[in-house]
Amino acid sequence: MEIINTSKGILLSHVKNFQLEHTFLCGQCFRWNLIEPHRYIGIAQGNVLDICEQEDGFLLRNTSLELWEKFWKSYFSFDIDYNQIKQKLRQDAVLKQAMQYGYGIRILRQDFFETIVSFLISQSNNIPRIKSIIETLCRCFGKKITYRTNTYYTFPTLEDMAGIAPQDLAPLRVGYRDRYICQTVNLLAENPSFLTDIVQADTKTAKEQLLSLCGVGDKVANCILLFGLSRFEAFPIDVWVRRIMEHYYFHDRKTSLNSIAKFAQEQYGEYGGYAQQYLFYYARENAI
DNA sequence: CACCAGGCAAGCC
DNA sequence: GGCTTGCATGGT
Repeated sequence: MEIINTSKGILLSHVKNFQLEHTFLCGQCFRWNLIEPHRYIGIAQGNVLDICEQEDGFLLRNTSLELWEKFWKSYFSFDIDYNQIKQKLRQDAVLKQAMQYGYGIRILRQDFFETIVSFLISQSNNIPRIKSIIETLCRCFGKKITYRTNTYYTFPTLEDMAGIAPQDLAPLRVGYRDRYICQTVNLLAENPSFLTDIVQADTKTAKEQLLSLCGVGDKVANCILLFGLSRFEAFPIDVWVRRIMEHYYFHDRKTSLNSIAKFAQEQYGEYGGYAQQYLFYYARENAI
């Protein structure tokens, strides 16, 4: 990959294993929006980024080389060798097919707190509605940022949300999830070391701690580990992943989540999270 | 009208 | 331990 500072913005050229649709539409993130073909605007860690995929590479507007090095490079996981990951996963015929479809997926390193709240909202919900609820959450509790005369909102921090009650979330229309969000936010606000301890902990301990949060079960805990803590071995099993796994590996027979999880651990090991994302995107886009 | 969506907690046995 | 049920909301 090469980086050039141009008058229009930063240009990343000769980039492999990256495609905006694959990365932004694979269900891991909720704050990237299509503004024109192959061009997205997203908000992360208080920054608005305007990113466009064109013939000569990826054009990044509203950022700087400094901010790229300091934040976006890691956010987009450009320290990870996807060739090696794919080479390993290609040994599995199903993954080979799924990766041909979603070859440009990269797992983003998202904010820990944002991931917790986002995936509390995600449960038993659909992606367009999750995005809409999170947008309202940011309007209600986040901070304003302006880019090109448009107003954007940051995802609220723990401090922004501390002390909220279920009725404060009424505009979001999150239903029964309101108490999950309030209880979790207030517990985190009252226990400042809870999050920092998890960041330091090994994955097994981190998962146990996450499961102690109200509204966090096995699936949401694995999403938080994968997307918010960069524990790339985590394998969240939702209805789509369950369906595609049962279809390709279990002869279309109804299979328990434990059996699927055990199989995934043995089949993909430390690459479970990547496998899961390729499978999820493939299953959803092809309605398997 | 029923059924589904990146599931979970609580209540059974 | 594992299995079932109720749950808010909005879309098809």
